[in-house]
Amino acid sequence: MPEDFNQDQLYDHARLTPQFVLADANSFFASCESVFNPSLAGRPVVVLSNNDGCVVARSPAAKRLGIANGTPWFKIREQAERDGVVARSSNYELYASLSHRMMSIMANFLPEQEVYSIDECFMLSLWDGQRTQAICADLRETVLRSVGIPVSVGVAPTKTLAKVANHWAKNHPGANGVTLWSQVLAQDGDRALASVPVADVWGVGRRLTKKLESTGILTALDLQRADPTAMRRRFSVLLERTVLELRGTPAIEREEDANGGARSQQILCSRMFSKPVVGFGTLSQALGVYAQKACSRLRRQGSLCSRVRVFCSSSPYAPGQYSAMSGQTRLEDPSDDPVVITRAARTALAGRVDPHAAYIRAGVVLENLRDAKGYQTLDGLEANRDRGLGPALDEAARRFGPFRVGIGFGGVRGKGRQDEDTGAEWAMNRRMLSPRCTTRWDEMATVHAR
DNA sequence: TCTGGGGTCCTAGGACCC
DNA sequence: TCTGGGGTCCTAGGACCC
Repeated sequence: MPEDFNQDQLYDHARLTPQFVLADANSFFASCESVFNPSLAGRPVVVLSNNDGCVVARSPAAKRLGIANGTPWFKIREQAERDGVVARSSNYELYASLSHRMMSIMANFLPEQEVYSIDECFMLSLWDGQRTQAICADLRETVLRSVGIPVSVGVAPTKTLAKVANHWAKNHPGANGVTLWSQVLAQDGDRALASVPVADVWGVGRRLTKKLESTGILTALDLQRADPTAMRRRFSVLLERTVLELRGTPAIEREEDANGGARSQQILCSRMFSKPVVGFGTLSQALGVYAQKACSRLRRQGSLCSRVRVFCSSSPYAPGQYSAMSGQTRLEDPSDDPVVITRAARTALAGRVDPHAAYIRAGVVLENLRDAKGYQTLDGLEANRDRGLGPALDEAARRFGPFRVGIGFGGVRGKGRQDEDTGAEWAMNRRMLSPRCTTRWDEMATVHAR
């Protein structure tokens, strides 16, 4: 709360409509890369997905070179290197740590923070426009100064409009990173929404864009003017909500903080392999490792699961036969025990593997989650609850790093800095990984004073 | 040679029950 | 035995998000 807060102001502001504030980092992954490497500032930087597959983030200079998100790195690598582009493997450990710092700072400025993704959060403001503007500008300055990450802020009466405002802040340098939708409306009126393509509206993806365009809805303004009930009948209740939101009526509820350690409804761990995998044996090793990663997330959020699903597939790009399988095991008694869950993953896989297929991707999904605290079985029926091994593995991972100890292939050590992985042939490549300055003692940043 | 990972919600259809 | 309607639960698949 601001220092000069007093009761009269509260009374006054209670009559104002609460405004959603969306703070979103600019080119988050790319910005993280330059926090501890200032020589990257202003240069074209791209961050690649696992296995150094495709581009998932670009610095502003990289965007100006016309590099699109999702482009496979191998397709643009030569040209990019000629253009002086710096490529980095994704360093989620570093990004998660900087995200944490950024979120906790922002939570000091406005209430009701909802962490929506690794780089953005919603908050609420009950202040008037001028005051909100000042708070948001201060928030932005503080995050930039103390974490080194530039954020943009959009303010509006609904989440969907806050997204639009945020986009506006990013694309209009005059906004200085903060846009109040009410001010845009006052200045530009309907022209503002008319300038937003319908594809850029939150909740409208590629498929929906095509269908909407074919019915003459091309801009956010067209969508706002469409009949909500008709949109529901023709498309879905989701699009109806979007229309309402564009009209200024909040229709999207608060998601229960997925990232704040709270509940989620499923936990998924999947990877592309660095090279194709054939046969049950190797596949089962990989799925065992993923099952343990997923299980450790399950314990961290204090849940039990009662269904374990596994899946794997061959490359959809390879000519010839595409092969995919999935299988599941139900647990009679909900569990968070890594032995039970790893074994269940193996059971789900058994008998379903095409012995000739070259699988390039596999994963484990934990489903039917429930709160561990609230769940009790009858005495003598707790076969699936081992309260010792899981926590011991968690502690070993915390003290000595991931997978120093594990079940089956999960305990086999990798080489060098790939230590998050098993060192197996199929483990992912990350050849251009930056130091994990904030989470590893031996990778801390070095600063020279001259 | 080389194309990410982790989620959510909605809908339709089938099985089953009364 | 035959018939129909309504309800619930589950699952698979599609679409979307970052």
